[in-house]
Amino acid sequence: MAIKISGAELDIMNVLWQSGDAQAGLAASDVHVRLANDKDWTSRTVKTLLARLVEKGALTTEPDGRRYLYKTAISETDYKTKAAGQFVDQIFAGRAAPLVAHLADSRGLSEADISELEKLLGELKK
Amino acid sequence: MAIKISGAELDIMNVLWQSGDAQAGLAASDVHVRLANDKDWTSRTVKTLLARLVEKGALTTEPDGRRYLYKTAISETDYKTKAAGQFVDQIFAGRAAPLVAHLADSRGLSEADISELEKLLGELKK
DNA sequence: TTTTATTGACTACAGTTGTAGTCATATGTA
DNA sequence: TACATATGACTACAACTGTAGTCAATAAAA
Repeated sequence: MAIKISGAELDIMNVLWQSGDAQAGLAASDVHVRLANDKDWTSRTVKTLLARLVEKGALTTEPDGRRYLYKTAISETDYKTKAAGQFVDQIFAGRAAPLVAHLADSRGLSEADISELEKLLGELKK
Repeated sequence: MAIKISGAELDIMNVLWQSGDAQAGLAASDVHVRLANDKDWTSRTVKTLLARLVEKGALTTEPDGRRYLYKTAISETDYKTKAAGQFVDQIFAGRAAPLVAHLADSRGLSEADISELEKLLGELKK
């Protein structure tokens, strides 16, 4: 089965996926800094999560002096596609429309979302 | 904060939400039977999950002879709306369109989904 | 060079989750 | 009536999670 990533771990993965400098990888302290706004974690917590992700095979490390640089080992798209599928299966019986309806209902969709969705639907109908 | 429902627990909730006879509630054995196709759980596992949901306040019980009938205590719509919001926040940075795009990409959307989404978008644009 | 801060390795620990087992009792069945 | 069965109450237990702490080595700073 695929790698299972927990909530806190996913926050870490998102940092690494989104950091454009991912070609080089980030050190634990870099990750910590980038999360500082959102998460009130100590650097040790960040390191524990990084270590767990390495153990699970979601990250790889390469030594950089006396520390490691962490890089993602799994594709963001693959992971998120799978996660989205599992989510709609379990919550919305596999249907996309009710999911979007719930979102639209509770929080509204942004202009960008609406136009992207229209474009997407246009393509799908061809 | 809201009640947290785990994956296995959610399978139970779905049975109860979807059972039209919910006005009376279902006994543990009824739930077990309705899950038999999907889940290879013993009746004890089902009962443990039911008990946890009662403890969490997601279900209520009323005695029916020497057993209980279980009924949902929280709204399906409320719960799923919240869950959808949390999911897109964590995985897709709050954006609905990328989520749908991923779904469309990996598994396609049904005709029903497409037409429902179109209708939904039509309404949103007004 | 002595102190301090950083880093990886290992350990901790309670709460949640998945997946039951045991026991006593009530009940239906032979 | 005597036994098999279903049921609730309570218990079990390892894996996973969130959230760190300790320790030893190293590097940077004073």
